[in-house]
Amino acid sequence: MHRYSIQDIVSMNSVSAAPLLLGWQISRRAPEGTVRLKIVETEAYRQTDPASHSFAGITKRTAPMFEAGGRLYVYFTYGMHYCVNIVTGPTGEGEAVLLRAAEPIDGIDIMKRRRGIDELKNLANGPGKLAQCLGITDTVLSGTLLGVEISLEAPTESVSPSDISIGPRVGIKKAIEQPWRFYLSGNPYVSKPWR
DNA sequence: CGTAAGATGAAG
DNA sequence: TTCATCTTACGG
Repeated sequence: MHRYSIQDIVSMNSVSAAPLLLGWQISRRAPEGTVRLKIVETEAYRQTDPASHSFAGITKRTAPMFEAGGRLYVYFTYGMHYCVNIVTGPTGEGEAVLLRAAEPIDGIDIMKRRRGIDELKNLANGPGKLAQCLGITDTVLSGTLLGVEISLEAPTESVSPSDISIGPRVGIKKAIEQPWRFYLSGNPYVSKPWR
């Protein structure tokens, strides 16, 4: 079975990249220690997609989505939450993969402290929660390259297509018919397993 | 300028 | 189901 490098994946369009990012680990070092989580749920957003921030074209906020794949796109929403995306595709295409949920691996005490809760399964089972676990409390990392503050590491065990469930995206009102949400079947850290 | 909506989360 | 909370984008 072929294994893709992270460069391979982020150069693809977001719909192709989103399922391939499942099982990858996202990490961040901090003075207090390193946190690491396994990505278990993703969603693809594309420029031609009415539900995407890039649909209206380049703005100050969405500019990173139009960069070459391999950067972060971080946005603020609902007056209180930050969400993390991996930008994909070539320069000029407004594409990104939203990281919706992850399984805590390392630095669990740090993440519990950042989240203010104790239950493992509620630590990062949602995009805002995932950002909190990574210590993201503003948008300064938006547009930065992977591998600087935030890094991705290859899956420790391979993910096969049969492990992946596909469905409609969460929390949007436009283009809900697009099956661009991907998650690991049966994984307890997925945000909304039933959809 | 004024304002409505939003890729959410937590509590009731 | 409701509400907290505020940036962004768009209309005037």
